[in-house]
Amino acid sequence: MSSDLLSIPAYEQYRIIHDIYVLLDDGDQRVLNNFRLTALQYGVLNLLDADEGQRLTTLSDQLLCARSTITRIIDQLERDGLVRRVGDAEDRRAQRVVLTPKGEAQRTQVRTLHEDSLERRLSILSLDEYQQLHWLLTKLRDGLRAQLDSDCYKGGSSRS
Amino acid sequence: MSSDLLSIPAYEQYRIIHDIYVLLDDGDQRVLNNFRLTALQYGVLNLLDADEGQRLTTLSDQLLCARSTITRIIDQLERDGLVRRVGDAEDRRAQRVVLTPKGEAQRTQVRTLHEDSLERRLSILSLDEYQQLHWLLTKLRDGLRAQLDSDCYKGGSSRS
DNA sequence: AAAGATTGAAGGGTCAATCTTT
DNA sequence: AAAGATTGACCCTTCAATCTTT
Repeated sequence: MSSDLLSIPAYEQYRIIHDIYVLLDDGDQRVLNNFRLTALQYGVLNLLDADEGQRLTTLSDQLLCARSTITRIIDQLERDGLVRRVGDAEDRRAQRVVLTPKGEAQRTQVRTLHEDSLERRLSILSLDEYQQLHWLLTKLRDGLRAQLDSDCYKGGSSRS
Repeated sequence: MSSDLLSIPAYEQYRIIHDIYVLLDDGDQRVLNNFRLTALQYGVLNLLDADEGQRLTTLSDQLLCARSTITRIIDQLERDGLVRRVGDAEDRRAQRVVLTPKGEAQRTQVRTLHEDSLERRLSILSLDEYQQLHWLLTKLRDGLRAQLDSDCYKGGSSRS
């Protein structure tokens, strides 16, 4: 598929995905600003649970950010009473993070507004197109994830 | 398309797009790190030209970032000898930014590596799927852009 | 030695205020 | 008054170094 005359340049494809992300992100920020939440803080809240705790390492892996970033985000969320650190009984190095009742309520409220906003924004596409897009994107995502550790880039990784 | 049983929740759709962006962005950073460039700096270089200058305002509009951010990015790029500020003859408030020969060479080199990297990463999809995706994403992007000024969000805009 | 987590220093980006020109 | 651009203060994120536990 690379050098076909009919093919779209990879750069243009990338540019579109990038534009969409920037546009969606801009809309997200408008929603999240009302709760004084950053995208990452919201991302953390969404991965958490009231019952089973998540390790900080797991969170940073899923959100592709540095370990120290998660530490500081949990610091803030804990200060705001939204989450709680619980020492892991089996491994005393690890901390498990759980949602407090307040955190759970907050997340539900934010998620509702966020989903409403998305529903409106994504209604650009028809149901058919929407489902097609979903299928294509899922395949792309899974493929990209599989590439993650294949080191197919120039130079080394930037993650700790 | 909203409350169909067959429909995919908007949040899940968003989550996938978000994941893809994070994955692509992570790959980009690995490429750009070799040149000590951030995504925004690269974005600016890509919008510039050796002949016709761009206003800083135009750049910040296209990249959806704050005016002051562009000012500082141009400061850095100018310090590195990649771009040059040229006072606008017709409007003495404005500055026009152009690529220096060094900047043009640098951009060509980065863009080549970036495109190669993208080519490899996006080869997950077949040509057919790739073209379909392109069509869907273009429609989505154009729609999102059209929404930009419709203020269909709770609360005010975050952009200056 | 390796993994989970945390801290200090530094860079990137934004907001609000300011200056100049229109 | 409004638009283009810049500066200072502040927040978010990352890197490198460190501590504890495995």
